[in-house]
Amino acid sequence: MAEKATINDIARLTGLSKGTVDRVLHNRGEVSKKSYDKVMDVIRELGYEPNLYASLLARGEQRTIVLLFPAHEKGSYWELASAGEVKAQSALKPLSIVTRQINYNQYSADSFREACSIVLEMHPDGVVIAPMFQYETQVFAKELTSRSIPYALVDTKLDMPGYLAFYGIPAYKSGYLCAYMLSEGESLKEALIVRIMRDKDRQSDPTVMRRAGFMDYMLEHNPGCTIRSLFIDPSDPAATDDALDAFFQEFPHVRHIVMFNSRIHLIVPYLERHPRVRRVVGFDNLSANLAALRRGTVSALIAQHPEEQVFQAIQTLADKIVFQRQPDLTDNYMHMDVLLRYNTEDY
Amino acid sequence: MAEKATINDIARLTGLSKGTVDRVLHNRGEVSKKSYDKVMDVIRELGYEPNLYASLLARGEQRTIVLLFPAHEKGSYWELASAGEVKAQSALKPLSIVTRQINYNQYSADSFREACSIVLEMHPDGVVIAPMFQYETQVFAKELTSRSIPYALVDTKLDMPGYLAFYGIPAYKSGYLCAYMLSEGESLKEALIVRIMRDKDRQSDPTVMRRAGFMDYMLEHNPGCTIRSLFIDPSDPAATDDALDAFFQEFPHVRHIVMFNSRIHLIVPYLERHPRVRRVVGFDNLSANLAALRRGTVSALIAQHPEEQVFQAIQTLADKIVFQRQPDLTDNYMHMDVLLRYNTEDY
DNA sequence: AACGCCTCCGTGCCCGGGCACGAAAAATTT
DNA sequence: AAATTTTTCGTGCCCGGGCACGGAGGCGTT
Repeated sequence: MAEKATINDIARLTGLSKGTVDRVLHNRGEVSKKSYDKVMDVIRELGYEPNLYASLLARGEQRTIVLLFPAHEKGSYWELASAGEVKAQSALKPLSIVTRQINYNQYSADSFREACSIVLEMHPDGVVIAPMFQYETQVFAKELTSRSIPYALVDTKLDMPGYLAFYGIPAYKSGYLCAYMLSEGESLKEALIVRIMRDKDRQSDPTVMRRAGFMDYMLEHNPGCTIRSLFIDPSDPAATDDALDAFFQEFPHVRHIVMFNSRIHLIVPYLERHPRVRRVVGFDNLSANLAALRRGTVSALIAQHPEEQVFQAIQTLADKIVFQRQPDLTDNYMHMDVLLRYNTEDY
Repeated sequence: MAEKATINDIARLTGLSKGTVDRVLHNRGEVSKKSYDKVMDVIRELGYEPNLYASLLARGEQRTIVLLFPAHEKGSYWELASAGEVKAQSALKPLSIVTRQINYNQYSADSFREACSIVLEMHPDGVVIAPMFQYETQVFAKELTSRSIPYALVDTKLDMPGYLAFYGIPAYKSGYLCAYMLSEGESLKEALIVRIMRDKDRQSDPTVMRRAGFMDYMLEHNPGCTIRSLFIDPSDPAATDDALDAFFQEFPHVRHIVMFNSRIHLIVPYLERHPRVRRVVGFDNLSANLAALRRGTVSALIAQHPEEQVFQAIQTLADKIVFQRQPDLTDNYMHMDVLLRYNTEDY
């Protein structure tokens, strides 16, 4: 009973033909206002939903969603994120949707611009952007909008009107939480923030917001704490070691370290050779980070499930592309997980 | 290019008609051996795969997945789990799959058996079981298998051959983690486990495994710690208060409390009236638990995302039912999240 | 009045496969 | 050899929607 309504039912009930109903359904124009309204009324009344199979069968073509990500090596944050693409691929195969990834150099706006034009040439049906450059991304987004290609943002939410959805964690709060984990149960006198040299150049960076959240927590709960910074070069382990050595020579009493990017693992070798700190808190479940967590060198990690973010973003786009479904929320702040020594294994 | 072969291509190449090809494809008989072989040869040669959309469209029926869950009230653990059903429902609507939930009394094997027969009468295409009774579930599972109805398990993994997939967290490890969070950074002399009276009767219970993991951690890291138990009645808040009162009269130095079920919130009112403990650790993100966490009464919660478990289980079944797709993994241990005061908001 | 041009709409075929029905071919029976 | 049964097969319509094409009707122009 209660058979699902079809396009023919609507045609019959409105006294129009299915061609017209179809035009209404796809906003393809060439329909008078009167007919349009009549069709819409009946659609609402019947709660009509198109039959996915019939639709897919009739259309038959393949849709493409392109991911615009920073280039990444093995074991990096963006590789984690790419796991979400794989997961989405298998879920979307039955919908004849394929995904492709285009990469850019996260330290070069030029390379980003170049990647953007490659994406456009592919005539994608949807784009997932992990943005790094505010201005360039805005330009690109405008271009996508003008071609009415929907796009979603992951990781960093730039000021950008017109995106279909954003998936990421609340950066400020994650910094706040980070400070709580670093200091909970003790009263800190000193703490160290380790930063990546090149990151200073970037125009946009969630680590900035994290730092702000961190600072605010400390101000509220450990106002007497002195917070120092140290810059390291990710491509030069020896120099990193030296820098840390020099730092601890000067400030031997520091026992608490944080990093707001995903690369806490860079300082792990040093810490394991010179065990002196009490708590080390970092971000993201890179395998190198997890290993350090299991060994106890790192006390806690805040994980943001990049693969989930990407998966969801792709799903949302697919929903939009295939079913013209608008997502309920545009800004989806996902949960931050706290990883401790004994809950890392199932990652 | 490399268009996918259709049933018509095969018909053409074999010189037979698509009716015959169809009979071969479905082993529906009424085909001579010669024709059968010819068709099979061409199928293999072309690597023919039927178009699922066309097939589903032509067949057109609705599939049903039934969830067999304990009955639950507002704000309970199984209500959280049911959120996964809602999520799955909207995702599966386009695949013409509906879900229905059948509930049983989690303290009565009889009611479980009854619920099982109701499920069977519904002629489901797949079943998700949240099992409580080892033996009865095995009987039911055997029945499902004999009718070749696939089923998935969530929450508790019983010893049960033939299930399509299991989704849950590793219970033993979660207890281990729980102990770590309760004691990390201090050396405990005493701790209290609060338990639910009726739970003693149940034949199977992840809380048993959790307790084991907890005990082992304590044995390894706090061997001198005395661990006491207290049973409370969930339906009688006044008695709970009294029990706690009596307990602390007798053991005034206990400062650490755990509960291995989802109902840590039951002791929160008492704790807030008599603030005396240092750390309180519980399970699951029930809203009452989260509220207590935010107020600081509860120190940490281990959350297992029941809604995700259920969602995934349903998805896996749907994949099997619609696309005959076998899942990669049968045992899916999901991540346990640690919830602290400052990462609860996005739940 | 004849013509052209829009706007709006209906018709009909297609997508790939499922399946009922009936006909042709082969095998048996008389 | 004719009649009957059984086996094997082809035809044609259906599922629900997408979409190209062309036609009807309204409007304005010459």
